[in-house]
Amino acid sequence: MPISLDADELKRVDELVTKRPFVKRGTALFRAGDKFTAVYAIRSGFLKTCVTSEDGRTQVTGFQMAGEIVGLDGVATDCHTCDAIALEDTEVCALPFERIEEIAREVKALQHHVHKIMSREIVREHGVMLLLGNMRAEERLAAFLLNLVQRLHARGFSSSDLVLRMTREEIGSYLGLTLETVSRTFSKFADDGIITVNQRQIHIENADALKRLVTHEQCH
Amino acid sequence: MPISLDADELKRVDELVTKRPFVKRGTALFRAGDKFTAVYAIRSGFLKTCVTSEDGRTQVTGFQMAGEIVGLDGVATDCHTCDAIALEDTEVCALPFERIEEIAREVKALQHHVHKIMSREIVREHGVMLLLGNMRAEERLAAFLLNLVQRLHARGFSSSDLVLRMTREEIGSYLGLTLETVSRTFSKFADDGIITVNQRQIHIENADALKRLVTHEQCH
DNA sequence: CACCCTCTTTGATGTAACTCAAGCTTTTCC
DNA sequence: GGAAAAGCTTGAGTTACATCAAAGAGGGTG
Repeated sequence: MPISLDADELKRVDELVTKRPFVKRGTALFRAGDKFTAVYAIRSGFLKTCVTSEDGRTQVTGFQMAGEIVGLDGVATDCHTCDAIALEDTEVCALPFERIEEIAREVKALQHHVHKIMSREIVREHGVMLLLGNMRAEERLAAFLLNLVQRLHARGFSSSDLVLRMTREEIGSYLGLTLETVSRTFSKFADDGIITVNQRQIHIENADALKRLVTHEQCH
Repeated sequence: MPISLDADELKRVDELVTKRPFVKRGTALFRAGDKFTAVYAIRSGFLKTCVTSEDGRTQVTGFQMAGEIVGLDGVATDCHTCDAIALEDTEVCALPFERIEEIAREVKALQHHVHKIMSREIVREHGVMLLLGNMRAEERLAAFLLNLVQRLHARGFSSSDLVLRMTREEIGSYLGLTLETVSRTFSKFADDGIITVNQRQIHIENADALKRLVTHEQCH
């Protein structure tokens, strides 16, 4: 919790962590339709969230790593509206939402923190909409890589090396592309010397080139 | 406010409405970069929200009508991250967010209501991501029309007639299409007898056909 | 009323990404 | 350890949508 609480307040937040479930790779932390009771703070591991439409289309809405929160979609209807699937063995803290609200009523800093987390998710999704609505394949993948590596770097990992926890198909679903296009675009970046690809190991050779892809060239 | 509050609580919510600004068509309620102080409840009129990337690409992230809330994106960073532009003369209530938080700490129902509104926005955006990532032009436009008419119907308007407040270009920006494709798709729907189009007046002849477009046919 | 401006429609052409297909690599699991 | 499954790459052909272009329709305003 990146907010300043005094010892007593911290203790109260801490005691609301009732369970610390372990989510095995490939299994669901929760699924669309599940009753919503808690949000989850990821302690370690990696998740994807995805929504599925009536007719079976599926869209990955995000990838979450340690320190991030999943499950806020459930507040609206008291049911989860997306699946949260572990992409590797993952530890989470279940934070019962009623308890959060209870404490937030007394601890101003926690209240505001909850609001910020939800707002940040809204803003993040605005960015994804911009990506899906405006960008071409190369730009999407470049933005995706930069975002991932930036979040990993903030957690103390390398800012040039990363291991993808998701398949090409999952990347494609997130970016609104097919897995073939994702694969081809990785190959293109590799040919251009921007990255080196070894299965799911990515080394970024030229971060500036990636950034230029995302921002500079409008179209060609 | 569609929640049950007692008279005293209602009074407190009411008094937080400090200003009731009037937003002229074509002008901004707020812009990206503006200091965030309040969220806004729309009393009448119609808004669009749009984000702009560094390199000038713009994406309409939503259309808002009476009874809806805009400005929640500002909580995350204390700055708005998108523009809110009136598509027709619009009246709003400014709801200072600090006051909301203050009262929410005391009024449990308001607290939960705020959380629901934010969560609902997250879920709505999941839907848009599904649309942008998975659907073809006809499906997108059909989903768009059905969503608009459903929200209008909930406000007592016809469920078969609607007047678009936005241009083809704005629809296209929202749906990740060009204005030409939007126009062509309207014409196609009209040819198929699904709707009749008269400039911005749309009459839905066959809502089922629209629904079938969105859900049933996966691809062809 | 005539002018301008914005919005819309429609056609012709181009292209980025999809689809289908095949072969290869890596992981999983009995 | 070996078979099967899952994941990845690459090529060839197709297509949905974008782009470019031009003309028509409203709708304010001097």
